[in-house]
Amino acid sequence: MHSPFHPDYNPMIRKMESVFDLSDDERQALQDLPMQVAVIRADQDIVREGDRPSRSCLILSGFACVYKMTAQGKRQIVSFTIAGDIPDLQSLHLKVLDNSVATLSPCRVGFITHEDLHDLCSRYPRITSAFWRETLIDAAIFREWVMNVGRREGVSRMAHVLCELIVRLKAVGLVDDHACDLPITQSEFADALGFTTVHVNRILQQMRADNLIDLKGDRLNVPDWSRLKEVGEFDPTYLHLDNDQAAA
Amino acid sequence: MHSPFHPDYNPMIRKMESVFDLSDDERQALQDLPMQVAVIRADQDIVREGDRPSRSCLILSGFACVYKMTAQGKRQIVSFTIAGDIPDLQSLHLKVLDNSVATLSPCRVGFITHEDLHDLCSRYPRITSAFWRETLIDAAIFREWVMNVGRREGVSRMAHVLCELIVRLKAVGLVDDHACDLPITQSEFADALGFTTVHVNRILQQMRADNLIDLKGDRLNVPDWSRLKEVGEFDPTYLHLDNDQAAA
DNA sequence: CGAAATCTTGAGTATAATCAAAAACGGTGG
DNA sequence: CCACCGTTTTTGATTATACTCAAGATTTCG
Repeated sequence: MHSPFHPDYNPMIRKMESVFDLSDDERQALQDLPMQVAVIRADQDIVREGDRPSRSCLILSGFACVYKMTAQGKRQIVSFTIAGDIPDLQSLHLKVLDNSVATLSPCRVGFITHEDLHDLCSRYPRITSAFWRETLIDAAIFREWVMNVGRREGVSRMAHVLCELIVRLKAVGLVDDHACDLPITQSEFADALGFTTVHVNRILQQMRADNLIDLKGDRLNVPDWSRLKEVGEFDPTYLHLDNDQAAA
Repeated sequence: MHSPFHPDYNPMIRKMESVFDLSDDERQALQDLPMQVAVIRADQDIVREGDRPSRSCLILSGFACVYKMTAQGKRQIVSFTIAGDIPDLQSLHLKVLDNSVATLSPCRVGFITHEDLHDLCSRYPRITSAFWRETLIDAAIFREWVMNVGRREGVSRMAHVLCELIVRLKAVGLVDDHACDLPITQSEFADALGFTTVHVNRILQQMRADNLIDLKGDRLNVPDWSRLKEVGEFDPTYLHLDNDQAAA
């Protein structure tokens, strides 16, 4: 579609086009952006807290996460990242990384130098805006997570994160009929929700018993989407998807 | 200092200059930015979740906060904002606000139209970068708060937020010798930390008993800064202050 | 001085953590 | 195809952190 060479070459461009009307020039410039592609196996750090990277990473496929560690060695995942996301885009303007990014499943990752990104931004102000906007949505997700972890408990907290994942995955075409791949372990959910693995396990059992979710292995199915949204108090406004096909 | 008319007219410019070398043109353009100034009393919403604002607000003096409400009516404060901050700068690129901003103390607030901000950015790309950077630091603070609320408990969680406040206040010159004004109630701390008011009260008593803080009324004094940092596991990297005078 | 807001206290309860071990699963190699 | 290994999930019992409810003390401010 967007690249003459590879049908779904660049999910970032697709994401941008769902909000923005790119001119031919702008689209071409994005497609011409040099990118070093690597395949990275599961559970590997892509970048680490303290790094001073000279490039950013675009997730082309697979699941990754942004996380931080407390001084006591506890991990907190602060967001999940999926195809089309650039989890360390902030390093374009903040020299030192204050978080790490790790794969959760095998990932295809495209590395783009800051130099090339800066060139692109200086030539196309609307692309600057689009990138800026992406980082603002990341911030909105962090805000929502603060509330989720601070003010929701057990089942509700888990339901909310699942709702977010489904809506975001749907926006990039990775959900079929309320079912999707979800290669996230209970221990990883625990690190995202501020729980222990044991507690996540008990929450999931309860949700299965209530027929809220059908989660087995890497596969999630949602039998009753509106009930899951209700339990998770989920309102997708904060994802700023604009084309509301995904928010339904 | 920065304005010929009013000695500390615009703390935003001071903040920017602590990181960036502004040209005379750029500084002048910032000073000429039209701004409607209002004085707002304590505990008032400045903007509300769901608003579609056509301007952003610069906190000139006083304390405010960014907050969200759960469907069940619980409040979560996701960050404190102080002089020099523009807590809703994201509305420049995200049409609908996904959070509210409220005063905690009486505040002087400057409203700047998005039109003027867009003009400024289109004429001065480096100012675009500076604003973008500000929003990226906001995001870094949200990330840190997710970790704080998700993975630290009691005294440690409270200590961390106090450390952040002190370092940020010091960066804008509002700390004298590890003491500062802090017009934040225990109930507001509770909403920021994901605790109840009662629990915050007990935490503060414990911290006072341990001589970690001297907090009475609106005044905070820190007898032993390095111990408070240690208890709160505080590392200021995520604030990206760059001129590290404040981080000491 | 008096009313409202804020802070404090106590007792009982709930949610989630901890620790330890067993069961189930998924992939690998013989 | 099956046995084996490491990972992930599950279970049970106990403990800890934080919540709830309710009331009383103190502070703030008009």
